Amino acid sequence: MSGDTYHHGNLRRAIIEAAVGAIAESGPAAWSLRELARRAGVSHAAPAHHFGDRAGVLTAVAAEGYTLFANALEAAGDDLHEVGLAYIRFAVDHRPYFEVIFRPELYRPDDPEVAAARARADRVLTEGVRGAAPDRPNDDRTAPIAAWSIVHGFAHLWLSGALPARLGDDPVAAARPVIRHLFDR
Amino acid sequence: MSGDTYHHGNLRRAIIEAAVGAIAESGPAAWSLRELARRAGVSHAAPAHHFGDRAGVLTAVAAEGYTLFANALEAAGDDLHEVGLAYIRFAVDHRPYFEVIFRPELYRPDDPEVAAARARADRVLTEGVRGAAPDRPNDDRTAPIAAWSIVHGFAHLWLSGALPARLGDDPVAAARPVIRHLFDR
DNA sequence: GTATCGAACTTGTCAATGGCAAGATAGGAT
DNA sequence: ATCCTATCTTGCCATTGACAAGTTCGATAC
Repeated sequence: MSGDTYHHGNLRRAIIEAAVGAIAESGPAAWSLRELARRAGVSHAAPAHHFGDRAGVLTAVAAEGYTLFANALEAAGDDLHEVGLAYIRFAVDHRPYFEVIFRPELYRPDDPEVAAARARADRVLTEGVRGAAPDRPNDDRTAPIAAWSIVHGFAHLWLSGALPARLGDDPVAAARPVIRHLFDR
Repeated sequence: MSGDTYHHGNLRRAIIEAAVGAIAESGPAAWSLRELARRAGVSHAAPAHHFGDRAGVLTAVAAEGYTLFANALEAAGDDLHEVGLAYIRFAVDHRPYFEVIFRPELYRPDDPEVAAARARADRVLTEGVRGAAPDRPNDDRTAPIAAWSIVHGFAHLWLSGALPARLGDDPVAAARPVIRHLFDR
């Protein structure tokens, strides 16, 4: 064991998990550092030691979120539909992470860990989807953007509750016929 | 004149404009009621009289935002491309409003004025785009959702700075070839 | 085994904030 | 001239983010 069992055990991890939980409950803004400290059972200033300030906590959440996101996208394989559905599945299953990573004003986007994980995700989204529009010239680089846009838009609209209720309660199933409009012809 | 020129003149309006300005500068969360009061040159508790609390201010912003949004969409006519481009144009030109209305956890979505304006916008987005997929059955109601998703996704990604810089600095021009993937065949 | 070191955490403090209560002001109705 | 009511102010309190200074305790050296 390295420094795993200190005063608290693993406070850094506990704070991140408390933050993710709080964000899941009421969004990326409706929590306080002191609340995270209370959830972790430590003093009100303990989080500052590990993260500095609020943005520090959110930077850690963004770094972890982008890593999980990149993993999920890479694991989806080469099929564009599958990547798109994985995108939406991640947004729904890991909502707090998804909500944070696309709001860079909340954290420090220049953080090395964040930037690296984001680059991984970007690669899948802007390059990894060759064959997006098989009947179009391969150098049409707007096709990946179109695919990214439609799945991102669906996911974000779904999470915000803007979509009509008739779509049911399974976002991935609901998204399938929607994103099919883009590529299956 | 009704109650237009009271102590302040039109504090309600001034507070809303101050809020929109503050949101434009640093997002829907990075401002305080007291800052709005200072901007309007009134005491720290004046906003509470008109709006109750923070959510009250944001509810007023959402109501005004949804109204402007519905106006913009309705004014775009029947052509689907034009509606889509108007959507993106609104998101960019009225960013603070756009950022608020799709974050219902920030305000009171049940507010009558908000609900009415939102219904107007929803009508254009989920019904008003007949002919979306001319070669598909008219009862395919996922087509409007696809159109909504792609323009919403593009707009949101653009605003969050997630899209590659090579797309240039004119979001409407950049969006044109992207959303063309969906309908022009 | 004990002295030292440094990271992990606590305690104390301050200005700023949201929200509430009570008071002051002034325009409009009678 | 008087009352009435919406508008706005003053005063207050619990909470918060951030910082400074102090304390605990595991690890390392000898």
